[in-house]
Amino acid sequence: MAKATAPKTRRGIERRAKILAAAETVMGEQGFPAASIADITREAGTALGTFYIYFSNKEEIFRELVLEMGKVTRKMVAEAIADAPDRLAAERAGLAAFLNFVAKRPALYRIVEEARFVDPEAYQRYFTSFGDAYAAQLRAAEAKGEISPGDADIRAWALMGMAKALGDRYVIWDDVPDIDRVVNEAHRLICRGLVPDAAG
Amino acid sequence: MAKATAPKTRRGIERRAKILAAAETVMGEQGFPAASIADITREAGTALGTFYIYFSNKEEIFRELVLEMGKVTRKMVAEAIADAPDRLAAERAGLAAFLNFVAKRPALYRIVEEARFVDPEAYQRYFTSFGDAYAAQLRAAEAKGEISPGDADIRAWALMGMAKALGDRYVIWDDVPDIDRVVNEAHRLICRGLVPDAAG
DNA sequence: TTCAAACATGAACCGGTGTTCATGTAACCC
DNA sequence: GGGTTACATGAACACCGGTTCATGTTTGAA
Repeated sequence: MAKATAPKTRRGIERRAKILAAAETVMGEQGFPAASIADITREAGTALGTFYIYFSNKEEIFRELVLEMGKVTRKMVAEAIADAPDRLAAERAGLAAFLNFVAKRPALYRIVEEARFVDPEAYQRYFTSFGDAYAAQLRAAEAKGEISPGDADIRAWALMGMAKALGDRYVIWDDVPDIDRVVNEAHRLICRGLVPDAAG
Repeated sequence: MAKATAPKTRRGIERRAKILAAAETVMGEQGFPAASIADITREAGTALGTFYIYFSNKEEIFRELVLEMGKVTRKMVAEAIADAPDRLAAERAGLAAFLNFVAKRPALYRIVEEARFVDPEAYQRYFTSFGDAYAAQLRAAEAKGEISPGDADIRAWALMGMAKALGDRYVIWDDVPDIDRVVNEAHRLICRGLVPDAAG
């Protein structure tokens, strides 16, 4: 396994980026096992051997994709909730942003989920870092009295799980997803839970 | 691809069952791509070729595992919530049962999740049938006034997602999971959501 | 006991793919 | 413009695993 070194010329930087983008496309469509290096380099318009100039093996490029997507997703959600007036509004905005992200880049979403099997550590890191940030926000909101007290970590994971499942069912599997409706209904559940109103 | 026919003798029935059980073990541990037919037949104590007497190919046995587990899981949850006095109690019992099931049979849980990539249709059927049953229960509870009104399907999927995420984080990834604590906290979220108490 | 159908075996077949390498070409610095 | 480093190429290598098949053994009904 040769050590892939970082590119040092403009051409090298471009080639590496092209191969990474091709891997995102091919692995996102076909999945990790079915995506061959030959497929990836063909999509990138380079020779097979070029791959090994920039990446030491197939799993390394996959891990880099997962890492990159972690950054993209966190940044996207952070921006989406940046000017929410309070935590409950942030929950709505974050969920909406996530579902729209899944709709726009299903390949990325697939790659992250596949990491559970291809590179469990990367998968765990991805969600742990997301969950930690989420829980910190919940703690801050609790301190401000914007939400009720409770275990922030458990809540964070529960809410992430909700978002993932809704993304599967109502974005990935639906032909014409009505994201707003899903967000509205889910947000009511997040805010008030299942108990009937005292008035009812 | 030869057509694998159903076994007709006692020996045949036993062999087939042994191979299926071996597949559950090996695929649950190593995952679908890494689990070779040779691994499976070795674990089953049979010759390689015997596999193809009972299953036409590797994906077929995987699909059968997913199907079988769908039945097991649904039955298990149904029994767990059978004598819950109302829907909110059923939510607690069902979540606890699911998390304990994940703790007891992590290999089965892994196989179901891997079906997302190996056999997407089987995966979708698994969760759709689960989700349909869940939603029906929520509708019945809503009619009885046990829970607030809302879209039962969306709620069902949101709640399934919560359970899955909590299973990942607090059962699969934790060394010494404290399932009761997770159930308690999650149940409060399910019941009351995040909004602060009116009294607070 | 007999015999046809069912089952068991594992070596061989077959296609595929991750990785390497010897040979060549382009980029950049002095 | 010469030379060193960086990069590009694709055929060849090495290995692996799903599937088949010809040959044998067991089963169970008559």
